[in-house]
Amino acid sequence: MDIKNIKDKIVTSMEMRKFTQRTQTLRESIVEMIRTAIVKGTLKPGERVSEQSLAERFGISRTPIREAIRQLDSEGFLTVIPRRGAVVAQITEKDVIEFYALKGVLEGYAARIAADRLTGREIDRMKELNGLLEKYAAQGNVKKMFKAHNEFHEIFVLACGNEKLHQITKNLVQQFQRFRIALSIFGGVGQSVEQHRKIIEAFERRDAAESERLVWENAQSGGEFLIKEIKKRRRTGNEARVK
Amino acid sequence: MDIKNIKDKIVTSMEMRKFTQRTQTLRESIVEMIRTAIVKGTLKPGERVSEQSLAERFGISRTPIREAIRQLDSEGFLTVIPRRGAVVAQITEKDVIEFYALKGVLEGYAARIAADRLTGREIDRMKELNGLLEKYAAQGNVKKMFKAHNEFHEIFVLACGNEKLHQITKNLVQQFQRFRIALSIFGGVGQSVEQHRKIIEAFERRDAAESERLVWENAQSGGEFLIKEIKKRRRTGNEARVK
DNA sequence: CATATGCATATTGTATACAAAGAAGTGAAA
DNA sequence: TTTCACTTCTTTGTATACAATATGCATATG
Repeated sequence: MDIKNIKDKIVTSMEMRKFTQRTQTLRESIVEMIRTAIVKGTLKPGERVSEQSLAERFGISRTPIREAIRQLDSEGFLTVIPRRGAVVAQITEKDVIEFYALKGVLEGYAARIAADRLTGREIDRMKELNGLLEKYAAQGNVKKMFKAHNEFHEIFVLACGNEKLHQITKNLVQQFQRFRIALSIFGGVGQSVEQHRKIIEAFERRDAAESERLVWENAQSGGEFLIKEIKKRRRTGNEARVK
Repeated sequence: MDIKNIKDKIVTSMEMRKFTQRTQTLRESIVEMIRTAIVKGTLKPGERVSEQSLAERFGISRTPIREAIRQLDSEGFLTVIPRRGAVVAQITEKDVIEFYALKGVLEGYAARIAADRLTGREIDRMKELNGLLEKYAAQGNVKKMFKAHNEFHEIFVLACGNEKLHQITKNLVQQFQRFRIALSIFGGVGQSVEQHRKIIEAFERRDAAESERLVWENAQSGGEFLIKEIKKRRRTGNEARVK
């Protein structure tokens, strides 16, 4: 079977300790580890996640594993079918379209509200992050690139003050991170950096309506790019598959 | 202690069977039961939900109870503090404001998209539901009133075709249902019915922008009404408390 | 009187054992 | 060879037992 396969994919015991130190319960540690593995792409869509193999891997009982799996099901990272186990959630083309629509709507609203609230310091940070985004893209550092990208967006989402909105967008972005990573999109970065620049300018003018429009546009083009990329890879038979 | 108290608040074994029939696992049954109890207000915000008392009440072990509690934590109905147990989630005034802002944004977008998609049948159903809403409000039938209200909104949310959006709004509405019920708001219904009528008219004209604006407005006034009501009751010392 | 400390108790966290449902393999009959 | 029933094995669902932690109270101490 593929149990041994899965075993090697999650994390080492060193990493285990690293997680466990920060968190309170085993369940929380396991949640973080599996989620990280999914986001990083170590665990691939459709792949089975069996309780026993994880329990053996981490040297703990199935109980906290089960709870972690249920939580990740709620968060949309795993799909649990009763009495048949869990698999890493598949993402369809429709999911991608819906995701970017939601991202556009929610971040657009956030931008509109944030336009009057953003401090000079925050805007400066956005400029800095946009520069880093460009730099890391040029260097081909995917991880840092996405980190800069996400922090850029998070700044005005946080500034709008709606914590629930922040939480929802954060979860959405996390779920799609693995696809953006899997597809390693560099092509769209140039366009994105330019769009970000315009967004920053709109924020500096305190132009709420234009900020919203630009953020919406940014999400749309991101979605279109990803869809195009998926179709291209599907034709060429690349593994980064979408159901 | 108050264990006996909690015991009597959830559900009878008859109801237990009713749930169990439809679902697959005990966990799913328990989730539905606790969620229903919270939405109905049988379990009140801040109230403790101990594993053992529920296990005894249902005559099952703690294991499926624990999993249910974790799931309801993810959904926002319970707040779990590690090693200290779960309580029914408190909702603050800030939560109410954030909720209605999100509802306005998401449903507004849904309305904009749905304006071109709604069928005559669906619009007719909305008219019917708006009539029922008025009728049930006059009769003082809270349960049916909210059901009609929610189904009205769900129609265009579904019609927009974004399932993820539907799922998010559904969860949000469910979480706030208990407050709307607890406050038993009838005062706002007249205004709501009138707003719904205008929304329907905009849909009939296929006026996407106006549909969005009206739905947004509807959410806003709903939020304002609820906030006003909360403040009023707080002054009068009513139990329907918000943290 | 206020605060701290230690013990008893209750509750949650985890491990293990068993039950039950699905999946997979085997073999006989058409 | 295909198919269907049966058996076996794997995996999940649930129960129970034990460990670890938090809470409350009583008592001691300043």
